[in-house]
Amino acid sequence: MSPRKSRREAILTAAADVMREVGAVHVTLDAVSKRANVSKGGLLYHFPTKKSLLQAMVSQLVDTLAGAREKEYAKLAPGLGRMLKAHVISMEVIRRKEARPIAAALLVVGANDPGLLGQAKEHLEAMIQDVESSGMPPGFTRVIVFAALGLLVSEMLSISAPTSRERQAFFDELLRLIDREEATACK
Amino acid sequence: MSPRKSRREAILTAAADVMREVGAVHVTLDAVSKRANVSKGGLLYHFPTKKSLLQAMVSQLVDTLAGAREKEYAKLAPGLGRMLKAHVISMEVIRRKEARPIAAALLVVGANDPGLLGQAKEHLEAMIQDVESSGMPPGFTRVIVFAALGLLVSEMLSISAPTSRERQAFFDELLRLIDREEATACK
DNA sequence: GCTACCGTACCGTCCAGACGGTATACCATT
DNA sequence: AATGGTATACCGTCTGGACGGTACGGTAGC
Repeated sequence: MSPRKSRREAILTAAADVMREVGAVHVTLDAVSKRANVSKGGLLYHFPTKKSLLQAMVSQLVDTLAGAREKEYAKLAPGLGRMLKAHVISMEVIRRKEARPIAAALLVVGANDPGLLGQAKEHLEAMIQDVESSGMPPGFTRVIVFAALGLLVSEMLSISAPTSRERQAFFDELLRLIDREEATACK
Repeated sequence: MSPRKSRREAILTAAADVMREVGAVHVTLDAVSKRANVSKGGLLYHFPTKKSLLQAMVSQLVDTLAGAREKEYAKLAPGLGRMLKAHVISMEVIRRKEARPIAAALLVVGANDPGLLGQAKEHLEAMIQDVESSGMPPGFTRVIVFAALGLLVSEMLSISAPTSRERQAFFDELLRLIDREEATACK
């Protein structure tokens, strides 16, 4: 019974699943361990405190996002909107295959101990600064970044449930806006 | 000692304050009652269950938002982007003067009992449908709506803390995008 | 036989909610 | 004008259960 995914990963995933199903408040050690088919003792072996579990969720969030963005960035042609496009695409890619741990982490950690999101904050701010300093007009970058984030959060909170067609239109629109902005700024 | 704000309102505000300060998980009846300078019994007089408190938060959220949007809508000239602009402006107006109960409600309720956000979901979806059916290209509407939402949530989760200048640029950019889209679509 | 891993049993604390009580105010009788 | 009755608004305590965390005893592979 060698698990393809490590126990650790399974627990992280389970935490995200619990969050989606019953809300961040009910992400308790008992609930997560049951969902991951691990005893509570087993869970506490990997994450000695709840805080450490939350921190791991944030780290996973930041690492996954940064990794995916770097990968997409490499594929794109140079240009003013390169980084922003990489961000949007990586958000969408992640959302498709493993969105669960991503936005879920934000909401669970934010609900439990907002201070632990510092890492995510720095990550986000750094990227925004990076893009803006490269010449994107102020404000525009945040519009794109927050739009992508808003969709994820909305889906997590079930205040929006777009069809895949609608989501595709949303995604295409983001890229289109970046292209257009790029063209305007460069002329 | 006649309270200018009713006890009920004070409790709702206190709930939002607790959320901002220590996270949605710690929005307990005890914490809220203490914050509102009301005994627990007093709180339970106004909101017999925690669920009823959460529902009141959602209703307040939806009502406030809908009211503000209607007000802004009346002020704007007719056009394709009228409703969307009204939405963006009302979000910003509300954020300035009383954002606390707004986004806080989303996160607290979402964390406790996601199902209770149904009212907010319908409200949001109805508005999106309304705008899109009036001729805005698919996707664009959601970009604007989610961007505005994303900023609010980000601020609540402290993963973003834009300066007032940055926020103004963001806000102006949203309106600019709507104008440009309107011009493009009408030509 | 050591380490990594997992399970069971338990403890102190905090939570939602129930409950009984108090104070005021506004009536209708008397 | 004193009486009793009823409704509103609020307070403080109590309880059963759920929570995070600890203690400790296993077991499988190296």
